[in-house]
Amino acid sequence: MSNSSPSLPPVDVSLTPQERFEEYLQTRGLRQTNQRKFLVDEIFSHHEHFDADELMERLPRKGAKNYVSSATVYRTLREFVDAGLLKSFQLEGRTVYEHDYGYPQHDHLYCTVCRELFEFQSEALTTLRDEVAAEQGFRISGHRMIIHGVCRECSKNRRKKRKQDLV
Amino acid sequence: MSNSSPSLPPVDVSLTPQERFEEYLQTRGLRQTNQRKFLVDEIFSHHEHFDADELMERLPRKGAKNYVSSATVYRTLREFVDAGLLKSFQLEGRTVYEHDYGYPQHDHLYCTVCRELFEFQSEALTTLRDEVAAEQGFRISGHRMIIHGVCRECSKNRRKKRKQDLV
DNA sequence: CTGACTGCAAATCCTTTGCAACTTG
DNA sequence: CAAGTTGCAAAGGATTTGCAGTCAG
Repeated sequence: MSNSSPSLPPVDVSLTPQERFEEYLQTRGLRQTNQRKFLVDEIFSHHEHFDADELMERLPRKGAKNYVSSATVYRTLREFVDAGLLKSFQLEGRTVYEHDYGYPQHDHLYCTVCRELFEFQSEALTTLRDEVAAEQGFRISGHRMIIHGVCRECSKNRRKKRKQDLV
Repeated sequence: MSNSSPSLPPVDVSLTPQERFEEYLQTRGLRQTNQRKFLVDEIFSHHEHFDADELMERLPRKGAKNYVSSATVYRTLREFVDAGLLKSFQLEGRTVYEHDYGYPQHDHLYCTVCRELFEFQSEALTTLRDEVAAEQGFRISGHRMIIHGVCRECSKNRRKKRKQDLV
């Protein structure tokens, strides 16, 4: 269900996410705290896409060591996006986050049955995007492409279910 | 600011949106009400992209003739999407709606300065999408592509502002 | 008539914010 | 120490829902 290893090959970066974030904090006169350190570690030890809620579910509960309040989780996720560590986008009302730092540009396929996000890379898509933008005099800052549908696995399962229903 | 005429040529359809929705209601044993009639008319008399709030702002106020409560507006927008009259997608946290029935498939450029949505059509994008999906064994139901950036107009204005700032 | 629909208000969901206490540099 | 941070609880915004009265078929 979850794919904790990256689908795409990593991009070479000179700093670890931790170091990179530290740099970001220092250049802005912000502080390195236990909560922030813990969250960088936690987030970069998994690779799945996640939303704030899913993240908090795997964090220590209130009272336990390393507990981080939800306000801080939300605040910190925004900092990670500012710092270029994470990217975020909206999907079905929730904000989904994914690794950006050290991870290549890509787009998504979204299975509306199992609700899993799959990644793909397409240089042709980027080229096409640039052409369209040029035509319209647009200065591009980025794009978001999501293909909706049903993944291979879910197509199989559905077929199975149908057969069973007939018995 | 608003473009009340379509950017793209309409697609031929045999029924008006009103008729099409009536058909939808009948096949499901649902009812034709004044609120629903009024909303179809209102929505298909303009062409801009809109969210629930923007729509309600141009509807009659409470107490006036043809007032529709916000609960009904939300309920009806969902029906329009079900009925294939409208499409919806998420942009910066809000749900944006646009005409679907009688309007060709297209994608968007979003200007992050003036927050306007521009449309474009690209057959190459659809082809590319189908190829990617085929590779991954995906059964496509649709896609959403948005290019973010700054539109021609806003680029101009910004340049002007910069010059003024220097005076 | 009967079930669908509407408006109202309350409830939800997700996220942000004000504030007092607590850290970090 | 001063300023940035945190947790808490309360506030927000957008959307949904329960319910009793209303209306269409």
